[in-house]
Amino acid sequence: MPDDIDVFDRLLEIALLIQADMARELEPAGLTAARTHLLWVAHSSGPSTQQALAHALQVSPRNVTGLVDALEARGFVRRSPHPTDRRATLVSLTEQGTQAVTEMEEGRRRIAAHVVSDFDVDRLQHFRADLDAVTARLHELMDPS
Amino acid sequence: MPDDIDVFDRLLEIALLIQADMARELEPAGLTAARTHLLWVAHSSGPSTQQALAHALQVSPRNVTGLVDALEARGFVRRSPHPTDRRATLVSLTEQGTQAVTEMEEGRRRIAAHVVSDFDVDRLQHFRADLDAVTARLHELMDPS
DNA sequence: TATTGTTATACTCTATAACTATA
DNA sequence: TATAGTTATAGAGTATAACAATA
Repeated sequence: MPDDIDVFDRLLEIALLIQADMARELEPAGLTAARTHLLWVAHSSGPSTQQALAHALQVSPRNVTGLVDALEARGFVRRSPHPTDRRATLVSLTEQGTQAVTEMEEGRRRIAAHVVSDFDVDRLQHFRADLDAVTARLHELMDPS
Repeated sequence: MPDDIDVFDRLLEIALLIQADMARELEPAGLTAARTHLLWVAHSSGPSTQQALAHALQVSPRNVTGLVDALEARGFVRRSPHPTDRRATLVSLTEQGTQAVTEMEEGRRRIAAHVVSDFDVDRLQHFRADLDAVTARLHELMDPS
């Protein structure tokens, strides 16, 4: 019987493949993983302060400044003044930004459907449960609270 | 029934958790993901030219120079002249480098055992098969040859 | 002429610290 | 006094292009 470590190897390989695939599709448009992550969060949360984005992304405020600069220069997001707090700026998606997110969602849906396309309903259900169990265990390891 | 995209979300979350966990353990020693990857490959392949490492890592030769510089400065690898080709240098692991790889292997084995610790033999076997199927499908997407 | 590794240059992600404007 | 965002500075990963030494 193989050692459990091969499960880790499989998961790690999948992780690398997923990230490589995502990078391949995004980079032509000037979108990198970090910028896409911010775009994704801003889309989910609606117009957000950079402070809020920094917190959501677990990243320094300075880092958010740079990412928003890049996304703004490429037309994916827009900065606007906060209506009540003149220190803050609100980051929201432009039409182009919203469209990019929509296309990425479609791409992910297409990938997801492809990778499990020959699983029957029962197998897919078990696979989901297994992944959830693994995720929970990984969270335990990261956050031993 | 949920959309298949949630499988992708689960896999992506696992990918991020694995990488976060690996980063957390390595960085104190001055090892980053990129340096660790090179260390891993050099360990598996034995003494290698930087050219060979660049090819194995799918990265530019210039990048390898920087990674080897950093690993050499921290005592994980050693450069030595190639016995027959005076243009090339051979990169090999020091005692400290070998020990670091050994410790990482133990860490990965521990994590792997933990994440599937409540799977019985049958479930684990199915899970492996599912991961292999997903990996194969992802390779198809990446490499439509 | 081709290849190995390096210097030169540039872009990106990331962080901390100091600073400005506002709360 | 504290907070939001920026400038300043720094380290790391990555790339291409030009160059030296060697094949």
